[in-house]
Amino acid sequence: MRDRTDARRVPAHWLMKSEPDVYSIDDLKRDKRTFWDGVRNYAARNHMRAMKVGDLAFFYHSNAEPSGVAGVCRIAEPAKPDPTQFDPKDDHFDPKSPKDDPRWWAVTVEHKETFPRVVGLAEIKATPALRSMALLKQGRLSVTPVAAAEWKAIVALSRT
DNA sequence: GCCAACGTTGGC
DNA sequence: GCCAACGTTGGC
Repeated sequence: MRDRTDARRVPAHWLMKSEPDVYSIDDLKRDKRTFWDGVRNYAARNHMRAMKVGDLAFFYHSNAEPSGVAGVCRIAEPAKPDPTQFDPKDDHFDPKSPKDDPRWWAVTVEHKETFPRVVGLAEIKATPALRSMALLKQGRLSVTPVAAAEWKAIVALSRT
């Protein structure tokens, strides 16, 4: 029986958005790893809590020129409570989050690869195999799952 | 800068 | 529990 507790399971695939003006894949390459704090959307949080160490995620540049997939990172640590939710001086402070039952969690990711070129959103939309990507179906969700076939197709595009 | 999509909040 | 108002995301 292969389930998500099985360390030998096939890594799952994800897509995580960041505005490169705030934090880009170059920043991640420099830092080696980063804690993905600041997510304040339940669906995105749930996806992060479902992530396992070793899962792979596309690093997506949003609000960018061009917007698109810029590379790959690897989940380095499972989701942990995001301390910024408890900091009144932080932009992401959430006064309603109970200290003993934190609302907001985040994974740590590490840089794996910067693509030779960004695979742009327009290109993703124009690729038939990618038409049902969660990225396109739930346009404003910042963390989404990626199907294995979609993963392969985008990696292949990045090599062209 | 505009605005569509859509998640969240709060009054009732 | 409904739904209007509001806020945010992110493409364009």
